[in-house]
Amino acid sequence: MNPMARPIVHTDSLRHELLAVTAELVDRDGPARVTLRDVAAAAGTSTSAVYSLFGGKSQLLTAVVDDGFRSFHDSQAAAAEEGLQGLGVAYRAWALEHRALYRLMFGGALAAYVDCQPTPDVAADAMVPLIAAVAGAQAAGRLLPAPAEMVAVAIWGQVHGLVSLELAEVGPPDADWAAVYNAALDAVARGWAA
Amino acid sequence: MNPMARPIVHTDSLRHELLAVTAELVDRDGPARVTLRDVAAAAGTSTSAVYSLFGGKSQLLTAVVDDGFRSFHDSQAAAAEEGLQGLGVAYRAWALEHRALYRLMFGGALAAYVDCQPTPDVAADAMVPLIAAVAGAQAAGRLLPAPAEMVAVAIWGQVHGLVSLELAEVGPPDADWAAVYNAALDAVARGWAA
DNA sequence: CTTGTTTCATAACGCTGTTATGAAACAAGG
DNA sequence: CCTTGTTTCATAACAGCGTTATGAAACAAG
Repeated sequence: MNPMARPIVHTDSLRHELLAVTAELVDRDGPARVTLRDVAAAAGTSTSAVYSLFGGKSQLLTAVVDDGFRSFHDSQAAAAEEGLQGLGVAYRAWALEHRALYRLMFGGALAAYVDCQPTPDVAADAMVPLIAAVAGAQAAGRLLPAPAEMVAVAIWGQVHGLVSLELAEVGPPDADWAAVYNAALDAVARGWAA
Repeated sequence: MNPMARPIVHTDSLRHELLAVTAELVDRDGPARVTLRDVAAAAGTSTSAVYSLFGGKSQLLTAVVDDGFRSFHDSQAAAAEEGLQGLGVAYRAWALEHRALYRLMFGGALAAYVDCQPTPDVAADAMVPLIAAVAGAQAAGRLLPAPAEMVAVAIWGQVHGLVSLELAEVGPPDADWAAVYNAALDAVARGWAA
């Protein structure tokens, strides 16, 4: 029959362990300083685990990013009932809590590093709460009646840019980013108001 | 005395050649695929040149990024007389012409790769045309009278985010980015109008 | 206990940035 | 004209990376 050979250690739970460890190392040291040897050591296994469970470093990072998008989506969904302004506030809060991960997700740092992109469906899902909020505000007559998806992408871009600039530490080093962000959120709201 | 020893080849002109070659390779293959050996070979020299002229790979990339900021500043300055909308159009045009470089400059990809940041003064200079345009529009009573620098940072962030999302290829893959961008520029203008 | 099979930690490989080394290239002095 | 001295930089060596190949470890069956 099928001799069971030696017991399996590269299990699904190790997979999750590797994801968690990698996300932690990315957020602590930045993606550049994360090596497979460190990840494996921190998870108490060897580098082969990454290859048997993910396929390689780029797939591991992609999985981490996809998890990031899911966490981000949940954060957005939780803030959905607070309206567009609430989504904006939650957006920045999540980004500041996961700075390196956010850059990995949106900053193109991943694509710059290795040849991989976030899974399109997962990334698109993260936008759903915003699109829904836009559509809702349009139905209530409070927002310009342009295509909801287009308005959502534009608003997302505007908000993303503010957060991205803050994280990249480009611009005046003494800037009061919270104040800038709030003023910008108001301006975005005015800009798209019906 | 001072025996002149063998003639110097690591000159300032080779420095510029290395900068040009690196910028070209970055824009063609992305930062991940640029190696010092390739850069040196393309410039007809050896890797030592990078170390004697720049200090290492991170300083070379920093110099390329600083050059990028200067080029970007010039592009903005040239569009300054066309007003805020002109600056916005020029912004996206420059970014699309220098995709990889733009990501290196603003996307945090550089910080993710190696431990270096763009020279603060050079990056701040790139914002000067926008700040001037904001101040001008405020003086003419066409813009909200908030602190010019804050308004400029907010607008910059909004515009940057749109371009950044487009470059990162996050969001709907069939999006008409030009249309989104134009609509967003109008919304930004409305949002900050007096 | 031996055999057979599967699993995965270890070691080896090619490539990277970086550093060390020594040959190359000339000016000066015999 | 050749030796010597000095400077410069291409080459080779090194440590570390992601990845791949290998063979010992761990068990079921005979």
